[in-house]
Amino acid sequence: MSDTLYQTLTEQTPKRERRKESRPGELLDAALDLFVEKGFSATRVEEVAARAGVSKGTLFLYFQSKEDLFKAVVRENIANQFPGWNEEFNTFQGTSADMLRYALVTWWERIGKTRVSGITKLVISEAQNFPEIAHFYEEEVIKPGNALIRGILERGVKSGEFRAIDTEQAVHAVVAPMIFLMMWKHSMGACAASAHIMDPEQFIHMQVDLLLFGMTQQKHP
Amino acid sequence: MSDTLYQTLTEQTPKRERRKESRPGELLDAALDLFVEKGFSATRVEEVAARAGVSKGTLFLYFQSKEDLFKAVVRENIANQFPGWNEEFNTFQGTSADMLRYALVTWWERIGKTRVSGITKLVISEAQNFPEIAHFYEEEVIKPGNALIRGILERGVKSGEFRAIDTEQAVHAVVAPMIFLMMWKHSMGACAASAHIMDPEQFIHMQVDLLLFGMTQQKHP
DNA sequence: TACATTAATAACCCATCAGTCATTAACAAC
DNA sequence: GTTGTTAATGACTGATGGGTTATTAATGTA
Repeated sequence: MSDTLYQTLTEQTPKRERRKESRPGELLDAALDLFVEKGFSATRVEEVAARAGVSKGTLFLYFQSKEDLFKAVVRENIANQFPGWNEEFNTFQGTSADMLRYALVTWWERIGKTRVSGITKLVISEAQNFPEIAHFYEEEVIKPGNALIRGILERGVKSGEFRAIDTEQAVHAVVAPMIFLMMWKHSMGACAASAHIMDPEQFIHMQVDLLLFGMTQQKHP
Repeated sequence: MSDTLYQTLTEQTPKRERRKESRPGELLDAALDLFVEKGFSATRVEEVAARAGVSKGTLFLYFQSKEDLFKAVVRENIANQFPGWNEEFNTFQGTSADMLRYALVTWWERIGKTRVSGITKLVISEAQNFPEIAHFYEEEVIKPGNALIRGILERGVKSGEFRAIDTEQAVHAVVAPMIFLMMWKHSMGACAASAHIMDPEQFIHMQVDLLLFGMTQQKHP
């Protein structure tokens, strides 16, 4: 019985599969898992390759470097989404208060509660040691993201719904608790005893209530 | 001319100095610098030793391991301060709104704007990979810190100054922007082009205003 | 079946680093 | 001076990991 015939009878797949089309996607998926779990520096490219079912050499066939692999992960999972999100918010019908709440809730639905939030945490964690990644992330994620939130606030100020706050500064006030929440989920929240204490949805709604009405007012005056 | 006489004439200090008392402090100071600059994992103990003017072997004479060194840095710079801070807030005179603002402003003065804030950033960044450190930090820093803030909020609710918010949750709303600010300072703020955009003092006062009055109210109704 | 193309591999290179230990030298006591 | 104690050293170990390259094997074509 020849080797090839034996293979045909017992297993369909040969030891080496040539699947040029699907390798990049599988590598990106494995990389997202591991980057989120361990961070950029602590993730071993060989482990990414192994999880994708290929050897380390194959990974470097599709991505020039570890950093290049990471950028591809960011583009695939975040940066490419902004056109769709911008479209959605440009056509939003409703009050700006509703719009702000909707933005934070969907931010959590689409990013925060998925593994993708680990990317944000990773970048902020390791920006010091990888300035090139920090710069890339600022251009492709932070700036578009801030612009989206600023749009909501300006809409509310223009309509008279919000008082004449400095929207440039207020963007940070809106974004800060969301980023904190994503960071927490992937750091202390993942190992600390107090993990269960912070419920994300509850936290977000409290943030919106505070942003809109503060602590000293009745909620709907 | 004997060696010792020559030394006495040309340089006061011999090649090896025996200064058992001051080594730990000098090592802790050097370690704080480097941990803040590079993070826990990326900091090389040999570099810490070099900055303190000793060899790597000497460092391990005073600290059992890199992790032990880090814990000593945290205790020296943060954990040991809580008794004094608690005393200060237990005897505070004034409204709870003033007390909250004072707490955040002094938090920034004493921790945020100093290099110590880098420790908080570091722990949150690397908690995943070093669960023992995460647990240690939660017990010795986070729990005492949250308790201090919760005390302020409960004081305000009890006096009727604040509405009957869930103080356990509200603590997170107060703490989140401060932690975000410290993280930002030591990550994107340190390298990104948008570093100058976020002014810490301005950010904190806006946070307090939002916490107290929200965006929909005039500030002092 | 023979051959050309190229996807995939695995051994290899070179550099890094936490922690150890035998050796050395500073200092005090006499 | 001499000697005992111990603070300080630096060479060493053992393990690691990003990236390269010569080699191998899967697949299409004739």
